[in-house]
Formats: sequence, C-alpha cells, structure tokens
Amino acid sequence: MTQVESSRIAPSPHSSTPRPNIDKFVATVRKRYDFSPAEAELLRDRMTETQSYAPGEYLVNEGDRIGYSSLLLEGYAARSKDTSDGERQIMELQIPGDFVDLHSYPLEVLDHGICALSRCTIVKLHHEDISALIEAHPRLARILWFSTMVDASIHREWIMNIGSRSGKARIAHLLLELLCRCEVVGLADGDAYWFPLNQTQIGECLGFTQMHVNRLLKELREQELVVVRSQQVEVLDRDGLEKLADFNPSYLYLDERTA
Amino acid sequence: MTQVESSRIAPSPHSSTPRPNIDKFVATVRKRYDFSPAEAELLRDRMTETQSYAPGEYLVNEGDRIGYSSLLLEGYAARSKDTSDGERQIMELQIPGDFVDLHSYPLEVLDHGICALSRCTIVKLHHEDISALIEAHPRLARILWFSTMVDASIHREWIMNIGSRSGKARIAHLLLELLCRCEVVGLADGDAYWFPLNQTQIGECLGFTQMHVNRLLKELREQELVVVRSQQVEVLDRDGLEKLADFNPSYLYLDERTA
DNA sequence: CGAGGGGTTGACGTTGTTCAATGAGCGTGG
DNA sequence: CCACGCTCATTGAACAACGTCAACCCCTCG
Repeated sequence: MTQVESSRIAPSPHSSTPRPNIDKFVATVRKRYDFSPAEAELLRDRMTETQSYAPGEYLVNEGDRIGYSSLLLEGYAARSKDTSDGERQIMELQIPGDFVDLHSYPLEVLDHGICALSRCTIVKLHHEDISALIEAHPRLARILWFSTMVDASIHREWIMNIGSRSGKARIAHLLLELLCRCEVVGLADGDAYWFPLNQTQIGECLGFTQMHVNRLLKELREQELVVVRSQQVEVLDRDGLEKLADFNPSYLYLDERTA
Repeated sequence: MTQVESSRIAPSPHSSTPRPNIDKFVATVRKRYDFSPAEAELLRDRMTETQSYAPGEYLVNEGDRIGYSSLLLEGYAARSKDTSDGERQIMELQIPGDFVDLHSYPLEVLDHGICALSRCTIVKLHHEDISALIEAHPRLARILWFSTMVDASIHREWIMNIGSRSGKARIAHLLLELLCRCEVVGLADGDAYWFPLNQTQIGECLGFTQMHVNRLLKELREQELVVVRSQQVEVLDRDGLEKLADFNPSYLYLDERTA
C-alpha cells in the first residue's frame, strides 16, 4: 500500500535521477527473459532524465515524432485516440514498470496519444541509445521487442473483451487484468489495488457510457464480486469474478507456464 | 485481378520454392524503411520452405510454441481467439505480404491462433535464422520489429472501431482498411478487391451476429456506398464511405507522410 | 456558500440479438 | 435429369442490451 500511496507524491518536473529504479520493468519481463543484473545495468545507464505529468496531461500526442521512449515509474497512463465526435477511446492502461511508448522506436511516428490518468513520473530512453544498445547486445532487442509484443497481446484481448463479452464480464475482465499486472510489480495489496480511473474513463476503455458503467458496477457490487470506489478496487470473490469474466491471464505473459 | 484469382490455385503442400516472391512484404515496409535489394536478399535466402492450407485450417493454434514464423504469400488468414461459449473473435485480417506470426519470435508462445480463411500459401522463416540475421544486421531487427508494431497499430484501430463507431461505420472501416492494404500489394482492381469472408466471419471481426451484418450491408448497398457479394468488395463511393467510417489510413503506416 | 467534479437513479428510445422461417446457388448421387 | 443436402444470404418479429436525457446527490475546494 505504501508503494501505491507514494505515487501521489509529486517529484519536481524535469529532474534528473542518476539511477532510476527500473525493477518494475525487469519484473514484467523476468519470467520470460532472464534479465541479468548486467543487462539491467546497461539499460539503467542510459536512463537518467525523468519527467512528471499532471492528471489529464498528454505525455505524447497522436502524430508526434519523438526521439525517446518513456518508462513509467509512477502513476497510471492510457493509450488513447480521439473520435470525430469528441469522445475518446482508451486502448490500453499503463502502470509503473510499463514502457509506455517503446512502440515509437520502430514506428517513429505514433498513431495514438499517451495520457496521464493520475500524476505520473517517467524516465526517458533516447532512441539513439536504444539503437546503440541493440547493436552491442542483440538479446536486448529481443527483450524490448518482447515488451512491445505483450502490448499487442493485451490489445488483442481487449478486442476480444469489447467484441465478445457481456457488459459485466467486460468490466470484470478489465479489473482482473489490472489486478494481475499490479501484483507482478508489487502494487497490489492482497486482492485490492489503487485504481485512479473514474466511471467515465472506465467507459472509455470498454465502449460504454458513464451511466452504463455505473449500473454495471452496481450489479457487480450487489453480487459481492468486486467493489470500485474512491480510486480503489477491492476484489471480493476472485474466483467468481474470473469465472464471470472468462479470465485467463496467459495473454499477459507474466509467468513461464503460460499456455 | 489475375493476382487475385491465382490465389485459388493450390500448390502442392510442403513444397520447396528456392526463391519465393517476398516483394509484397517489401512493399508494406518500403515507405518507412528503405529496404535495399541486398537486405531483401538476406531475408529471401533464409526463406525456402513453403506450405499450403485449406480454408478453415489453422496455421497456428493458440498456445502453440513454434520455431518459425510465416510470411503469407497467397490467400486470406485471420488472427483469432475462441470464446468460452463457442464463438470466435477475429483480431486482425492478414493478406499476402503480411508476416502472420512474427509475434511468436519474441513471444515464443502465441496467445492467439492463425486461421486460413481461404486457401493459403506461406513461406517459413525459422527463429534461429531471425536471430542470426538480426545479430549480423541490426537494421533488419528494426524492420521486422516495425512490421509487428504495425499489427499493434491495427489492433488499436480495431479497438477504436469496435468500441466507438456505429454499426455501419464499423463495417465501412473494415472494408476500407482492406482496400488500402490490398492496393499497396497490388491486389486491388480500382476500388474493388477479392474478399473471401462470409457474413458470419465479418461479424466475428466486428462483434456482430451474421444477421446484423446482413442488415448493415443491405443499408450500405442501398446507400450506394459499397457492395459486398460473392467474395468481392466493390467500393462505389470511396469518399462517402471514408466519411461515414471516419477513416484515416495513417495507422497503417503505408506512406511516409502519415501523421 | 457556490461551483464543479464525480456518482446515482429513472424513463424512454435506439441498437443489436434471438428465434424462426424462407430462398438462392451448388455439388452429389440416384 | 431431378432430388437432396449443404452453405450462405435474407427477412420478420419479439426481446434484451445499451445510450440519451434529465434530475438529483455527495463531496471537495475556493
């Protein structure tokens, strides 16, 4: 819980942290790629420049051509695109340990924006440094590539979620995904975790209106499956919720036994 | 049109083509990464083993651990997952020139299946060859990585499509995406192209029932925007269809000016 | 104390599903 | 040749899911 709370403490913007803590990123790939301390050092050596963003601020805008990628150290962010009628669709949620725009390294121009959903702190990795690292250590290329491919896998599961599941199952699935991901980076407190999205933003993830999200959350609460209130998710009946959501975490690639 | 028809001719399975034509793949990355003839040769030299699949056959099953990736030479395939209630969600359509499971190189185990929607021919690229190529030519890593990141970008647009657009706009968007992609690899005939999906499969892409797809196609036909019949899509009013679908092809990364 | 953000609830309309029936096209075997 | 089975497309009517509009609540912050 202390780690959760710490993400609300605002560091000074544009500060420089000589040795940022990238352990959460290492934790997300560890089960698949044995990230040696030496390899972590290589990466960490290139990451010094940190930056903070206020809730609602965009780290990257759709169409931006940026020369660095950002590793999220604290806070929640979202990949999103704006619709022509002024709405917004969120494609993925990002939590500490996630490389939020490593996609921009091979893509050069980003097709989507990255929006801070809470106060966020990131550390930058410049693209020229990625190129140098990869050239000297090809295995790092595969690890970074892997990390972006997990994003693609999450995208596919979201397509499945939005396209094929019932309303309650969709919300349940979203909340379970975040529980699993928070656990891996040490941000879960049992079956509870910090979740700074309001009902409107949950709707933007799932293709629902805020009112409908409200009704669905009410049903999940009344069935004593999960409670979402004041930026906290508390899963009451994990088995029941997973069954309702048809949840199988293998798409997150968080352990070695995944199908 | 001849190229379209040729995809129905069945080559013998497990045949060996010394120098497969990978020009369509080169065409899909050309605008972003100037793929030199020498680099194309490097790739082609490693690709000799071809294979064919019948419609409905799976190239890869969810959870498979395969040692090679497949470049689609002929036919339509789909990335898909099965739902618990026996339905199926399609996450992406693949056409000639697409690397259908390059994702499995960094992921090792695939989170989704690849299903042939028509008769398909692929050529294999073994993962050990990818590793060797990348080690010797780091630029190729970025090109292959790029190709998988375009898949991720397409996934994001599909999330947007399914989550935020109206029924008619969803179908229109899907048909326009395929038109653009077919054009780049020379498989479009003006504003028409071969499209071997039936209404059930279109529904599996968009989260609709077959009956609803039928009704939406009828409306699009009556509005003289697009006609879909007997495995052919004919776009009658491209501007009108693009406006209806709120279609912006920049997410496909098919030209250099993309936002 | 007023404004604003977020949550809650109800009535009603639209969108999409389900169930059911029908027809068109095509290959197969009698 | 026709009858038959099969896939795919088409259409209608009842129903469920979800959006829209509107009102109201609570809390916080200035």
